[in-house]
Amino acid sequence: MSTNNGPVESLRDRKRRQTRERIIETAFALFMERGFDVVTVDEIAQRAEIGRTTFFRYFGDKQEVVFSTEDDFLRALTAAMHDAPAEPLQDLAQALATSRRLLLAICTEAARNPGHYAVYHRLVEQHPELEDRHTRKTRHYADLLEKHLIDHGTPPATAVLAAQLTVACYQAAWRLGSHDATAVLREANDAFDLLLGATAA
Amino acid sequence: MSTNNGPVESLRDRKRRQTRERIIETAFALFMERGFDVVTVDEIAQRAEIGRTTFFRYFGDKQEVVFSTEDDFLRALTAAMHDAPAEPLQDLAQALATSRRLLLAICTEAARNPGHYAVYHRLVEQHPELEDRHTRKTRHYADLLEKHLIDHGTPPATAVLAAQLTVACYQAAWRLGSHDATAVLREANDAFDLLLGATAA
DNA sequence: GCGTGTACGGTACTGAGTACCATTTGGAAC
DNA sequence: GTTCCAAATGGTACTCAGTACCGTACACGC
Repeated sequence: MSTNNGPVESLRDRKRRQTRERIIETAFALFMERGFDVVTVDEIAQRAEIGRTTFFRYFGDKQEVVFSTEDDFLRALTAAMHDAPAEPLQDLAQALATSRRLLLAICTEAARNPGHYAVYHRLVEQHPELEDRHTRKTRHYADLLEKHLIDHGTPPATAVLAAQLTVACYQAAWRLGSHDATAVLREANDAFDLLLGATAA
Repeated sequence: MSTNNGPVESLRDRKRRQTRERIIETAFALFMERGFDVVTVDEIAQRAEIGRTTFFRYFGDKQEVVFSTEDDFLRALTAAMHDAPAEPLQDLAQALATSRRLLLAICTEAARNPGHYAVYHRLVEQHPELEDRHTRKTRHYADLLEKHLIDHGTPPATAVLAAQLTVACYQAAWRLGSHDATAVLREANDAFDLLLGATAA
């Protein structure tokens, strides 16, 4: 996937990427070992062999390390949006069909790294403050979804609801398919079936 | 509503309630005036004429002041749950009908104090960290909803989805009916109509 | 090699939240 | 009213997250 990163990777870029990865690995190890809240930034910095200041140059705050894979998901989403067929998106059912496909693109991306997802899931469910931040991410996806729908002709009220319903399916899947990215993907599909099955009945 | 609070209100209880209210009023005034993040707890404590320590005795953290009306909503929800008719709750449509009624009970409670709601809405939408916490509240409601459904015979997967869909309708309403509690109540109703309308079609 | 900009580490600061202290004060029993 | 007790309070001191600033080292382009 990311074997071709721009022109060439300079020494500086490589070092930067390496320290970033070292921070992430160190932090995740410590968080899983002893819990997010009791691990201090100082500790992470020491073990990763960097200064405290440097940590905050790479990540805005302590929580941000946990959400470091965010960019991959956003890339997957925007790619899926770009590939989306230009179909009519007037009513709720049509809007849901599209946003379903977009959500599944994100889940599929998550399933590409099941180990990381499992750890992430565990951390988030054990720490309310991380769960808060996790739902902020989800809100952001909803915003992007909503915008995409509106840009393709969906009436605002319908688009807002469709985006939120999609998030609802994801949240349900998150609760039901814990720790396992593939299970979450399947549960999200089931949730949509259940939701749309009610539509068909 | 709350004219009969237990046996009798002692002097101690009255003083406690008064300081609590003084803290809330002071904090909201300062937050609205200058923004949540730049107001310090020291400042709130000084203006409310209490010690910094006392502030944290009344509220676990600075954010908690913003969500001080939480208890009223929870009371309204549990009351509505208790009053709910014992109807069959097997399929998604039935579960949604019930959770719709419960959600509207909460919104109605919120509409009883429109001024506060408007300020609350404004604060939350202007500060991501408060929005994080706001959705934590919403998650909590979803949990209660889900439990209620399961306790009344709804299959777990259906209950989880129904609870999340209800939250979705609320979130859509929150976005569409900004600042105005009555408008949010109406939008939540509309969202359910749209959702169930797709069901009927 | 030689400037230049970027990354880095260190110090010092503010503010949130916690732990512990002594003091005050309301309530109750006599 | 006095006495005793528990609850409420205010203050001090601490840890840690996050920010601002400064001097230094190093990769890069020439």
